[in-house]
Amino acid sequence: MTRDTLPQPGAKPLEPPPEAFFARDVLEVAPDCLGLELSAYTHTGYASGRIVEVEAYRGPDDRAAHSYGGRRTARTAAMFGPPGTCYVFLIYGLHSHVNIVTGAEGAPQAVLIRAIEPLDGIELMQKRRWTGRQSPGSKAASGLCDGPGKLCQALGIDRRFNGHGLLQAHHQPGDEFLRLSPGRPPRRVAISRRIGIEYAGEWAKKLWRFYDADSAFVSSSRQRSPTQ
DNA sequence: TGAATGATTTACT
DNA sequence: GTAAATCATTCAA
Repeated sequence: MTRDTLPQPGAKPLEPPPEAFFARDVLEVAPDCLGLELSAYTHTGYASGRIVEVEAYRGPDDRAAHSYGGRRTARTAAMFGPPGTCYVFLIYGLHSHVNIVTGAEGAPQAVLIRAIEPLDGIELMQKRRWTGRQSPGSKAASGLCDGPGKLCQALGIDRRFNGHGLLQAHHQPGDEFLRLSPGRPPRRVAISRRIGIEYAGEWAKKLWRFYDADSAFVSSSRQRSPTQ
């Protein structure tokens, strides 16, 4: 797997999108996040991927959002932060999920990142995902990051990044940080219902999942809703 | 103080 | 196809 986008070796890292990009309504921002690159710099190494699947969570009205009803708790506080903030939470006691906060500060919206196409640090991601487990073998990059919990494990993302900014260009030496940067946009964007929120009634019928229709790295088809 | 549950993944039948 | 893993968070009492 080789990346077909910048940065080339020695190239200056591309600037993240401006905060205004994320200050729009989540339903506008979510599809525009497809193609952006998410990079994770941690003490155990650097890895990155191209975002190919997202979902919009639009509190306080959206019953599927953790911020439904304006509920502001220790967990959900990051959703109320400024656009470009990172919201990370633990689900099922096992898996981290990473979101990009959108809308004006105080509007509890976020874009859930559901799948990325691995770009840099693939060996590190494989090690994080499959050390102590059976590796899938030949199609090594497939199944690596095609789910919200999988990509967090591969990138080394957990709640220590909750509330951090995703748009900062400069960091202290030794800091761990996540960063967004421009990437190749999708040729076609597909939409569907969101996954795993059947409890949300009418809100579960919203077509608020967006993915790159031409990417082989979206999450597995068995989870896709019949409406695609 | 305790019970219920979840924006999932994995293994097993 | 079904079920186990596993625990922070939330809400009720």
